[in-house]
Amino acid sequence: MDGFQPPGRLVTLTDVAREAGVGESTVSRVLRNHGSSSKRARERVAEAVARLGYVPNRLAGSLAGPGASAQLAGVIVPSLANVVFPDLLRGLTGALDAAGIRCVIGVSDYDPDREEALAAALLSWRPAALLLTGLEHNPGTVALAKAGGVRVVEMIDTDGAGIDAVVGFSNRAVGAASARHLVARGYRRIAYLGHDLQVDLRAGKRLAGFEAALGEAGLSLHGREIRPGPSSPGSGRAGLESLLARHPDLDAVYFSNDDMALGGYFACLAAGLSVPGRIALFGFNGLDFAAAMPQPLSTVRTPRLEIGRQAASCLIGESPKKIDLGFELIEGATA
Amino acid sequence: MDGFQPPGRLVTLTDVAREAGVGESTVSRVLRNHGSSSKRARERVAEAVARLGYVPNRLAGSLAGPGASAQLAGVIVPSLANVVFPDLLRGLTGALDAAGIRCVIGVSDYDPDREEALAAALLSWRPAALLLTGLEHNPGTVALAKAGGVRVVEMIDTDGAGIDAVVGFSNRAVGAASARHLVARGYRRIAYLGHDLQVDLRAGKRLAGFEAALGEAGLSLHGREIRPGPSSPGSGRAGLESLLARHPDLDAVYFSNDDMALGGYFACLAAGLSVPGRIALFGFNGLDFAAAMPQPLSTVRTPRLEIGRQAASCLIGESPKKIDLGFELIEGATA
DNA sequence: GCGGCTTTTGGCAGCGCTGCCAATCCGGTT
DNA sequence: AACCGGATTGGCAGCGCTGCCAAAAGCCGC
Repeated sequence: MDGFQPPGRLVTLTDVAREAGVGESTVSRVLRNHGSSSKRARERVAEAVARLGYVPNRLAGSLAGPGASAQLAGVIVPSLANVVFPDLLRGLTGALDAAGIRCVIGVSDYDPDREEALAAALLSWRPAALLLTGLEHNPGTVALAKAGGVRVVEMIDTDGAGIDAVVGFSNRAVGAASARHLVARGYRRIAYLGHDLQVDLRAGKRLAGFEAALGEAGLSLHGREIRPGPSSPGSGRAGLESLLARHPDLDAVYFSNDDMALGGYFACLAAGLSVPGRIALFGFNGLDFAAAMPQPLSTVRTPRLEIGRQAASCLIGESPKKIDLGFELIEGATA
Repeated sequence: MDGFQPPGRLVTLTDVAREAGVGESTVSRVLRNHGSSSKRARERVAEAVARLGYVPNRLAGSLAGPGASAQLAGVIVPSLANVVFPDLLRGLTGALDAAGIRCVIGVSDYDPDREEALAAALLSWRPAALLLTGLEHNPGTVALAKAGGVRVVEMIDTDGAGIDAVVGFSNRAVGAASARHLVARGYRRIAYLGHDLQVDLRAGKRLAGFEAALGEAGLSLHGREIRPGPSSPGSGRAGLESLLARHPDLDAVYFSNDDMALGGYFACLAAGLSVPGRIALFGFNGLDFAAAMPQPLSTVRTPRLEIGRQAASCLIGESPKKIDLGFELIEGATA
């Protein structure tokens, strides 16, 4: 248990074999519980492992094993600042843990070039799979993914063609459903308040779906505000204030997500505007706080954790190429 | 660039060497920009790499290199549901990225046994470092970390002794500062509202510091409510409602974090209680939304990103054993 | 046009592990 | 007592790469 060794050389399987008085292959078999071994061998190996404090070297194991590694998954997310992606990771790690697969992560900052560089970097660890966010990638990223000999799972978005497996929901459909809800509730002068669309392509798809559905109802966007930088309550608050200054008559706002919507709600509280009487608010994501608000936020709950879990199952077992997990429109009290 | 190879065997360095008409070592040197090489060799290798779509195998590289790997960092966080940890990861990955080090993550769910198992699992990838959260671990975890031949960095908490490097701030001091602030503002009947303390030891330390400072002022906690499960606005809202039912006379509440405080604020809004007139609210973390609230939340801003960055620098360069990054008390409008 | 020097190069061992295969062991048979 | 089939075992090659070292090539001035 103490395993004092000259730092620099760690205990190896060979050490364990010598200590246990058995061959290397026997130790290997016992440790992986693979092939047959006698009770005696198992005991001696277990003792030696404990005595020496042996930690197997998976680098070597994966190298020697068939088809390189299979115990790492490379995950690239655009950001960690938006709760969505930690939630995704949460679902992933939770489900992958049981299978002994670890996630190596990369954060692309919504930059396709960075994503490509990260894909190459992660692929160099010979992961069992590469998990990407969204369907839009550099050609180079796609080439890497295809040539890499790994499974590829694209998460979150189902609006388009994937490289291999795709798990998510339709952002366009979310936008459309949100618009229909607002229209059905009688709102007519509806604005959009979002963060940078160039950067968050999924938000752009939601907006496209939203505008399309608005169009079907004979309406169009009554103002729009795109805030630079990432989404945040602060940005949502400032955005709504600016939007109202320009379009004092609007009666509803569709936000790029709940964080922005929360900021909008705060703006209304601060300005004494009644919600949804004077102005209705509609978000996206269905975050925890939405339900705790004095007036529960009207929003769309996305299956973020479930996407992670399903993506994990794409690596472990076989599963369909494209999984649409849908979404749920939450009729809160703000729209 | 297309690199069509029979799936199952990926392009190896040997293939590149053959294609480029040079020796393996030359390819290796060129690729790592290590040692000297002629311009001609560099060009031929670059061409061959591009033509074959070669992606180096770091598994093999790390195994062959000195002292095993040095390009992976094992990170264990207790949760991904609390913004704090994604923020930590954000700081980490951001700073480690430049050095080409990738993070392999593990989520312990606040369970020390799980943490130990994860430590062993991560160590088996022979990372350059093991990054843990907090200072409290199983003896087995500590033994692994010490014997693992890796740098160990414990993040977030500085109240206690670390295994190796420690980066964070004093949670006790945060609690004490929060208490002093409330006392100085004239609040006397102060309650605590938190989530499971057994599980979140740092929250426990804050509370201990809070109570100690209250004691110095001749006060003690006027009620406390510990909610089961993780912190969330929903939990904070329900908690404050229950707390007020039991202690209708309290004039301030110290929350285990901003999420809980946000829920408390919502409870006040819903019940029509003026903040801070009727009841003052004080949070912890300084999250984005705190500043966007109609009345900015009084809270303590913690250097989460910076902790991640400093932790990263502990792996890259040399740095002091213990880094206390402090915190900032934000005098909002709610306390 | 030849030493003496530096720069560049390739061969090969070996990192720690696994898969393969032949050797050994065991218990029961004939 | 010699024999047999299956269970168990150990030796060893090799996964893809890097470090070491000696060999080869280039370069200088005389």
